[in-house]
Amino acid sequence: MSKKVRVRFAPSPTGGLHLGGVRTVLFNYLFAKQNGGDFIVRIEDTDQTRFVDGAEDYIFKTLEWCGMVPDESPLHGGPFAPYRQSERKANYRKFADQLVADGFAYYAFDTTADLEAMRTEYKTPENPSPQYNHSLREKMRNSISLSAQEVTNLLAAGTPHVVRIKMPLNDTVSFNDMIRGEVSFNTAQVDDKVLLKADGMPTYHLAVVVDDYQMQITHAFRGEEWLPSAPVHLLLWKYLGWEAEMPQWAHLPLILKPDGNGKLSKRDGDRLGFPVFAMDWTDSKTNETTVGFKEHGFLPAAFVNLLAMLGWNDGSDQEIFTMQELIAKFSMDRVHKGGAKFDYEKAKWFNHEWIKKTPVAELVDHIKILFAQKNIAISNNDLLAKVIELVKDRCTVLPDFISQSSFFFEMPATVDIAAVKPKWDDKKNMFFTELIRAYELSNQWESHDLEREFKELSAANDLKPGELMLPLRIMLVGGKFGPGVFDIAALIGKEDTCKRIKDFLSLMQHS
RNA sequence: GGCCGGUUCGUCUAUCGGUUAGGACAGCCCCCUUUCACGGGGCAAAGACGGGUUCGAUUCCCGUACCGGCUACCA
Repeated sequence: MSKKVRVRFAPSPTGGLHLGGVRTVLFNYLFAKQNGGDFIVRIEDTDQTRFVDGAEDYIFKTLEWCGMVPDESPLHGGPFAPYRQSERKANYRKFADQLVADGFAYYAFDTTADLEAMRTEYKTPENPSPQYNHSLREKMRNSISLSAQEVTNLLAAGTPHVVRIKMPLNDTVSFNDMIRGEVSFNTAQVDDKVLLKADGMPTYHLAVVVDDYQMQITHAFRGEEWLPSAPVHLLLWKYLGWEAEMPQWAHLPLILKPDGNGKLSKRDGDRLGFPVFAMDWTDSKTNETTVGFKEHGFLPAAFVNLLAMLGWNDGSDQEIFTMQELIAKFSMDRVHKGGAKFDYEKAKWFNHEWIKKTPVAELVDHIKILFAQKNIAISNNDLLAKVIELVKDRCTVLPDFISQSSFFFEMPATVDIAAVKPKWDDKKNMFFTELIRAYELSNQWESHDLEREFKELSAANDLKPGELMLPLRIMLVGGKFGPGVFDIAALIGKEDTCKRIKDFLSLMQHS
């Protein structure tokens, strides 16, 4: 009689979603779907000072792009609504009060200035960050140090106050992490965290416990940075009397910056020149846009794939997985403990593999949009499909299709004359003049026909085809790149092929 | 400083006590290609250190070092 699996992703709407966040979603999602469970998104917006407009919308757009649709969320609704903590505000106070009544928490009236003073006063070289804990709480202004009468008066006077957990003096709290195994803490080492803020909002610590309980979350996955506060959460589950319902925890390893150490941040992407956010994010205050994987030209399947491989593998040599395969094969006990440095080169390799793997028909729409953005109208989808088929192997990100194939749809923007000029002579000039005539008369316009005619003509002129193919490429493409020249000629057609050769010839004459 | 976590090629990783420590990305070389890629083949490259346990440790235990996270009325 195991309960239905319910997992949740609980972002705070403070900006774009980065790699680590999306990977946390992914692992949640994979685990839920594998177990036929529900994937819930809960918005943790308890800090009103950090609220950023548009961030929530961005989160849902990102999830949609990645193909991870929540079963319940503020956007999708669900039986446990509301799914925004700010809208659940009224819900938390009673639990905080209950904890106080039961002696597990207390009211604290210290002002910000009081706290600062305490930190300065007790700061020593051995203890650079003094904590509001068992040794100091008696010295502060709270319902433990103050008399019952004073507390009643302060409360009655509406004095701003917070509720803090009263950490036991010397207890051991331990739990079994799905990734790390047994982890334990001495409660003397953890401070009396604030549970309810002066504005009546819960902090993360209270909210996560209350909401996970009320939303019947069975498995709670989050980043490793939460490990130190786990004992607070564990104790809260116990103090609130919900221990039997507590979810299983898993603390995911961090994604690290590629160079040096530390966790990957948006800044690293800016600095090293690669995306860190899933999609473009524009800061509404500075109007600065941070580029995302989507806009950088990654396929969602590739993005999901590369994220999954950062800290997980199925034990085989397989690296390319579809979402369906991931759902089938994912297992929490194969998730790594250690953090992984993000390698953008490998990320591009995943995308390249996915571009090669994705059917042309699915690529057409994406690429058509990219061309439209460059003001290149594509009228012929059939031609576009053939072009994509021809160049996809050499594209690692979507915009590569533009540089690799724009010449199919318009005259080359620039022509690399310098590549041809030094070895150019009258014989070659004559050859191409004849080639135009031959091609114009040609009634076969297939790649192999064009190549045959080209070679016959070069033999007749006593020229080596090798010396002529690069010039032809430059004429048609503009540079030293692209698929086979005759494949190109075949696709751009007789008229354009001849015109480009003619144009080049006259360009040579005038330069 | 304290607490917690982590540690296999440059990077992502395989190895559930016995392997020439495997794969992938990146790098280098060769082949294919009358461009560039793709593809194929090859080279180079790793168990942080010190103790145990064991017939035998990358693997289990302890210590050290190093790295990271946390140490807010932020999440």
